[in-house]
Amino acid sequence: MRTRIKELRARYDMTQEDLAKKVGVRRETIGFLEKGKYNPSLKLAYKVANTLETTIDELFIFEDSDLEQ
Amino acid sequence: MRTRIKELRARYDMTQEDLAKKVGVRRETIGFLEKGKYNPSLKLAYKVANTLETTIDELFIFEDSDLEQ
DNA sequence: AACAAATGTTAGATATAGATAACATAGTAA
DNA sequence: TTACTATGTTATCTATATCTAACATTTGTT
Repeated sequence: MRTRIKELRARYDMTQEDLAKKVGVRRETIGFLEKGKYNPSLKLAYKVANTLETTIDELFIFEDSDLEQ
Repeated sequence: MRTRIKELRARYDMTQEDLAKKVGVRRETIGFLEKGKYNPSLKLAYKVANTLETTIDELFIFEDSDLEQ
């Protein structure tokens, strides 16, 4: 799974910390998300998408390999 | 947050167990999701949406109150 | 009625998301 | 150079999603 968080965040000229504050999580959490280091909860995914004025399906891109297991 | 899982599952004439097997989780997990008893991971949300041939944003409906905290 | 299938619900265990704090690294500006 | 800001990364901790197993309740069918 990859994400367009970094791309959209840059478009809004926000730092990881700016986004984290708006979303209500830690800066590291945003960093890990951008790196694909974990699989967020749906609620967090929604909050990030909402903050970046997009949808979950636009923000997170799944690939076939994500369906395995 | 509410979900249309039950509605779509009925449309495909699937039991909770049928859906659970396709998605790779337990029947209870689907039951709890339908009841809004917890907040799934993005990956699980995607798998359920994919199995029901819809998108995450169509399947899970957020309300303003979901943004609090 | 009685039986079966689907769903509800609970309790305890395990895996992992996310918090926290700390330190490292890269870039930029004085 | 120093200093600062943004990001990377690690380790430990806590909260919670999900598993597992069991039993209860509902609903349909005979």
